[in-house]
Amino acid sequence: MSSEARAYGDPDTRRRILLATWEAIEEIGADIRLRDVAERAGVSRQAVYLHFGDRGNLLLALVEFMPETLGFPKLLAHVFAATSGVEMLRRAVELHSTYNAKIDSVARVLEAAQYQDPALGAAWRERMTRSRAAHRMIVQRIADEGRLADGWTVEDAGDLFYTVTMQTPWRELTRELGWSSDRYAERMTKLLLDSFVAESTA
Amino acid sequence: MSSEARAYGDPDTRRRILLATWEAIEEIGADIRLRDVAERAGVSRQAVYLHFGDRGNLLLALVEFMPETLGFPKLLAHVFAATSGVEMLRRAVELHSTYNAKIDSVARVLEAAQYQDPALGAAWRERMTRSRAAHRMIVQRIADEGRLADGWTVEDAGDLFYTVTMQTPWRELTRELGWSSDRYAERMTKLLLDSFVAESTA
DNA sequence: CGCCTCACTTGACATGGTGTAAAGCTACCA
DNA sequence: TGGTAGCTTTACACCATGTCAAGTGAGGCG
Repeated sequence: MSSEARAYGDPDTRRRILLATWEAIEEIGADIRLRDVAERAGVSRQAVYLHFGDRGNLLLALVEFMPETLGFPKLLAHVFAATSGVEMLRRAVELHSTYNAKIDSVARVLEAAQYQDPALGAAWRERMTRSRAAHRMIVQRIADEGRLADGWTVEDAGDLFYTVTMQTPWRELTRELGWSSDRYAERMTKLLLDSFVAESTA
Repeated sequence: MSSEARAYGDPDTRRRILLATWEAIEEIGADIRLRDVAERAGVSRQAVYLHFGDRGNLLLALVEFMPETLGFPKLLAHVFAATSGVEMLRRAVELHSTYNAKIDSVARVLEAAQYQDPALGAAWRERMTRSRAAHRMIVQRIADEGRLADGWTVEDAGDLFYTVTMQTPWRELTRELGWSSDRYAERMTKLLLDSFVAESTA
């Protein structure tokens, strides 16, 4: 489902187009024209179509490209390298507080486009599914350590953890209400730990 | 900012167009054509333009129309009629769990369009600002009753309450992860009360 | 050296939704 | 009888998407 039949062209050009798309979205927003992308990449509009087929596929490629470029796997590994479930949760929220900021412009576009382009929607959903699983693993770890508070199942707490740390609440708090990254991380962590962890050390 | 210079046409036709728009969005999604709306309303495509000017204004009108139609003021009044802050919070989350379901399709479209149409964005923001204020008032009430847990300010807890109960987390939990309304209300309430309320009676 | 192919560019064009313009039609009202 | 409000019908300009076909230019190969 990820790297399907490396289709066409110079990988370097492909990369330049993806970077240009990213840039264009950051500057212009959701209504970028492929002309804008092409101009920024220094290629013709048709080159974009030769590489990606259509707009949907371009955004689709961006879904893979961004985490790679931002070194997401390493950042995630740091979360899972923590020595306790509680510390994993702390690190996960911290990761959200910085990573969400980097992908926000693009995430906006993708969130909007997912319902119009089925392939894009599927890719976005897959990303969400992985994220959900990661959050649940952290809660599982807390439970394994005997620290999950009475009244919570791993599934319920995991799903809540996953959803309240989604892009939209983060965006509202930091972009619209002016919360800093640190404030977001600290307050959100407190909310979750207060409820999830028995005899909280928050 | 709300009812500006009742411009044109039969209010009943206007209403039919709005209902048709709503319907069309529920069935088709974000990429409704104004032709679809007109057909459903039983009017010509131009009638839509005569009444609303353009697509953005049509959606703008829908932002006002939906809460009116759904009797939102009354529902909100019930929340504020509660005898304690904690009970207000409970009722507010319950309200989210049912009301969000009714407006979800349209909310999706509006969320996406707010960044493209400035007027629409402003209207949406205003709606969010009022929502934030209402959530804060509830936390204020809890604080006034001396029940706000140490470590929380009214502002921080209010903003978190407001953001974690937004449409997107609700949508993910109920639409994608299959949570029922009751489960949403109960679990979300627990999360918030566990953290916000001293000597929780959750 | 000539040839071929890959990775593009250039220019033209069909498609489809948005928004505007203009003329006509009809019911109601004075 | 005339006028006006509230539409309909038809036509059209605009613009982004996506497709098509022909051309160009650099590298590799025999």
